[in-house]
Amino acid sequence: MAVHVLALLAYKEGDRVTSASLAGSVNTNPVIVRRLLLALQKAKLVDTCKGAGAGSRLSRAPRRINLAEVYRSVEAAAPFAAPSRKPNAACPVGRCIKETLRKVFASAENALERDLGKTTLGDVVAAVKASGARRKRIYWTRPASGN
Amino acid sequence: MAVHVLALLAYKEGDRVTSASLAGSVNTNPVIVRRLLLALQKAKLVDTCKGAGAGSRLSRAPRRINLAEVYRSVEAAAPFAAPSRKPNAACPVGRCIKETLRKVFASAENALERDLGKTTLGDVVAAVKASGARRKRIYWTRPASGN
DNA sequence: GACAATTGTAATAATTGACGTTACTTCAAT
DNA sequence: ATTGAAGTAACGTCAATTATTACAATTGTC
Repeated sequence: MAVHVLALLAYKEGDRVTSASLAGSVNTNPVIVRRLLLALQKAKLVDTCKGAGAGSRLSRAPRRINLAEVYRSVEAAAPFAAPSRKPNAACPVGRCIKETLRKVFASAENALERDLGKTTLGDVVAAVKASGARRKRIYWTRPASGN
Repeated sequence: MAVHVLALLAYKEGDRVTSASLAGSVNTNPVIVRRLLLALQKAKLVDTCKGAGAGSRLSRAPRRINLAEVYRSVEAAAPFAAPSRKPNAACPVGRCIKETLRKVFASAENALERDLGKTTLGDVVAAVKASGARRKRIYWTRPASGN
């Protein structure tokens, strides 16, 4: 969902967008969006103003925001690890497997983020715009003016 | 948890182990383990027998099983994607962002699996054994029968 | 300054998915 | 036939996410 919201913000280049408007697009509740925006603010990805006529916008150009940053800003805890279940202490495997796996998972998550880092928000928006253009051309034979 | 169970099976090289025994080590319920074993059976990672004196064992040598296979066998759905929330169809971004992100996430998951694939169950068991030996050399003068 | 728009935040459901429990059936070795 | 164990269904529990409502705090506009 984070990427969706950020893509919307990138779409309206620089304009401030309200949480209610974003929520409408994502089809969810404004409060959910606001909570998400709090995380994105902490990561310095968006810039939000309070008060009348307020809203949020990206704090950097879309090309300067990659998806690894987005992932990190939103994903609080590690996706793996933490089986939550403490294993039987009398089992030799259970005792040390968690530590063993921690390293493996850390490496895997690193690989994941390295790959996500290769895509920027700009790439995502470009793909979306291209897809939208393709689709519009079919129905709207007349080249639309800028919308 | 899947890795834990498989590591246990690797630990008892080739011996069949009952779900109750595995459950004791993982500190959970036998049924949970059996459900997990069903997934591992489908992935041809374990070989389970029914009836008296039955149980499960690895169907391959630990060195021939890598964690990417384990991940795939257990992780039914993609970890990302599926925002479960269908976006507002009237929003140009919402309409095509899912397809756009699908590719990005597929690539990321691929990177993840490539990294997991570099570690085998054999590696995990070796690490566990090394750690156990370090820690327990005092108490384990003789390899005990039970666990 | 009053007003209206909008975020921040808390309190509290509702939903979902993983895990757990019980119980019963089916299977295979002895 | 008996027995130990997996397969499986039905249901309960619990934690995390998502949703909803409500209200205070903030800021631009008149």
